[in-house]
Amino acid sequence: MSKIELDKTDRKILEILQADGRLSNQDVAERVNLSPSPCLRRIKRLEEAGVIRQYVALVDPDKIGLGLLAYVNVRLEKHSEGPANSRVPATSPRFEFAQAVAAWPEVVACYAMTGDMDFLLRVHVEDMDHFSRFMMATLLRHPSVLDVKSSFALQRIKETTALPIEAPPTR
Amino acid sequence: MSKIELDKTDRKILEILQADGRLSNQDVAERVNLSPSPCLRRIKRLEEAGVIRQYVALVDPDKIGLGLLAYVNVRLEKHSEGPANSRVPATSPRFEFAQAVAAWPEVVACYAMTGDMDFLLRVHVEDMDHFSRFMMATLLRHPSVLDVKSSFALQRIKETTALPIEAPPTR
DNA sequence: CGTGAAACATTAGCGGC
DNA sequence: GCCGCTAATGTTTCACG
Repeated sequence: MSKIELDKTDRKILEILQADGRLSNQDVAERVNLSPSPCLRRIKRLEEAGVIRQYVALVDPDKIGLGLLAYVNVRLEKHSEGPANSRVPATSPRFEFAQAVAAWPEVVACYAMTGDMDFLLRVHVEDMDHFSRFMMATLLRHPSVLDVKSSFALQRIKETTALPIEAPPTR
Repeated sequence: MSKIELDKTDRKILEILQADGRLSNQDVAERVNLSPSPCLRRIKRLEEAGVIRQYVALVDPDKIGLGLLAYVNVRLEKHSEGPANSRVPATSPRFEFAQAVAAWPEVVACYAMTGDMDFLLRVHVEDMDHFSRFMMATLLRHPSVLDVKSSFALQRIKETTALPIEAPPTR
């Protein structure tokens, strides 16, 4: 969970694999001026430490018919609202909402946020029709949801999964 | 740019590679009940069609000291503001801003959005101090920027790069 | 779509700096 | 401690049936 010591070579490996996760160990080794075995040892260490969380293929949403990207701000009701005379305390709206979100495939990301909105959702759908159905039939139906505010991406200016690797802490 | 015909097997391949981009072709073949060669041909086709855009390693931001995730709404000034007597027409603030964003490593995503904010930025930084420096020294200094509104992620409820693969259009 | 063979990559053990 | 060699094993890839 805590931070890991990363030297210059580790950082370079991370940069390389963030840009191309399928490079062979040999290729990575070459680019960091190492032979394959120490390079592999480093990569394994980064994987086991959880610095590299996962390798994935990135799919183009437009190519699979998901032409609309929306960000939805969601505000939840304030109070636990079990049936008025229920003996069992209702679980919190936040928790129930989080559970629900996990099951909605259109929602690819959800964060609890500071500010006047409780949650920010990133939603991939086919088109406005699909979005509208998702809102009416799913999101707005959820009992924890008080109100929502949606914005739609008109243009992707920049989009990368590669995190900026900080410069070595000059010590 | 257009959509590609994807059968059930193609969709399954995409699901598998979105979950693990380093699976060997052999493993993928096994899971879709194909032998390696036709499976590889399908994957190659998906790559060449741009359906699979990239393979990447996902790095845990906390593990490399990027503990703070912010979403920043940016509003740009309305008018092209070249020097009053310039002969050369100023390029649009939107374009200049887009150019600048590309060069800021803290900004990992930027979308032009509908609504009263022009752009939505996803920003990864170390801490509030770093964020504050980024705002003062970089974002707010940019001539196109009129005002900004920031929110910070308190909790990651859900976060995946895997897009929902739609069910086959039952035809 | 499947088979097989050559080329290539991964990985563990060991010796050296 | 961290590097690099070697050699066995496993994988990718492509021509062909």
